[in-house]
Amino acid sequence: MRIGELATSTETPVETIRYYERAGLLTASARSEGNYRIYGVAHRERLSFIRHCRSLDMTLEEIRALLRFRDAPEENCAGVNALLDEHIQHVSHRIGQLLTLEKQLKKLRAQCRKTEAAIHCGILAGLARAPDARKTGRGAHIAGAHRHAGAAR
Amino acid sequence: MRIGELATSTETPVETIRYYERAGLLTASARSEGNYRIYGVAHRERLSFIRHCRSLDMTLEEIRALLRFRDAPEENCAGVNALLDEHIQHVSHRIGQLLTLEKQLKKLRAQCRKTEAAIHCGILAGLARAPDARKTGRGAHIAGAHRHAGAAR
DNA sequence: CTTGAACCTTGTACTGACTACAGAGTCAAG
DNA sequence: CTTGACTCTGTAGTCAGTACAAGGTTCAAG
Repeated sequence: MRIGELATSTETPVETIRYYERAGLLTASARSEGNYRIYGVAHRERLSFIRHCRSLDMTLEEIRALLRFRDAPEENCAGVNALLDEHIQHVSHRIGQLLTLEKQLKKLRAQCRKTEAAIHCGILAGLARAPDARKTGRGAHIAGAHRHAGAAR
Repeated sequence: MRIGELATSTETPVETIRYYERAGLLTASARSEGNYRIYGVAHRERLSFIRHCRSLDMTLEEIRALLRFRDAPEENCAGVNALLDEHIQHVSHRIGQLLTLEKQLKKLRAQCRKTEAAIHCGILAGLARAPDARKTGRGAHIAGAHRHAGAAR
C-alpha cells in the first residue's frame, strides 16, 4: 500500500507519516518504480501502535523506547512497566499542578466581579504582584495549558 | 539597571528577557554608552506581571492582550474578565482530559502486573490495538503531557 | 494518445516559548 | 595590562508536527 492509503486507514496525516520516518519511528520497506513508499500490514500495525501511544500523550522518545521492547520480544517487560509508571507519574503530577492553577485563576477572577475601569481592576492589580513561590507550570515534565486544534484537517 | 540585575531580581533568564523584547512585550527604554539595555522600576513591574501571567500558563498572546488593557487604564475591564474566563475554561478542560488519560494509563498498566517476557506483555498488546474514539489530547487548547525542566538554571 | 485530477516526491519554513551557543564588545578590579 | 564578569547580536536547536512550493507519477476518461 502507498502512503495515502496508510494515512487514511490509520487517520494519520501523510506529512506526519513522513515525519515519523525522518524521526526513525517508521520506515517504508521499499519504494515503487515511481519512487513511492510501499507499506505492508506490519507497517500499519506499527503506526497504529505509535498513534495510540501519542493519544496517551507519550513523547516520541518514550515511544521509541517502547518500540525497542516491541522489536525485542525476548527481553522481559520490566522496562515497559517502568516507562509506563513514570509516564503515569508525570500525568498525575501535571493534573495536580493544573488544579492548583485553576484555583489561582478562579481566585483572581473573583477579584473583579463587575465591569469597572481597568485602572481599578482587581485582576490587573493581582497579576502585578509577584507570583507565589510554588511554581505551577515550570519544571514539570507535563506540559502547560495550551495546544492548538491542529490534527484534524 | 542593566539586564543582569533585572534578570536576577525577577528570576528570569537574561535570554528570556531579550526574547520578550523581540516578541514585543518588554522594551528597554534606553541604551547605555556601551549599548547595554537600561531598565527602570516600571520595567521590572511589567516583567513581573508577564512572569506571573506565564506562571498561570497564559500564552504570550494572552499576555499581550492583558498588557494592552494595562496600558489603557481608561478602558473598562470587561475584556480582562472575558480573557480570564476563557483561560479558566481551557485549564478546566485540560484537567478533564488528563484525568481521562490517567485512567486509561492505569488500566493499561494493570494489564502487566508482573515481569514477563515482552512477547506476552499485555501492555504492548494493549497499545497495539487502535486507540479509543475519544481523543485525549488532540484538539484541545490545553497542552499535552510533557515539558522539560528548563526555566530554573 | 492526451488531458487532467489525484496522488506522490523532496525540501524548506513556520509554530511557541524559550534555550544554547559563537564571536565580539564593554567595563571594573587587581 | 590582563583577567574575568557581564553584555551585545545573530543563529540554530528544542518538540511534534503543519503548510507550503515546485516538480514527478499514476490512472481513468475522453
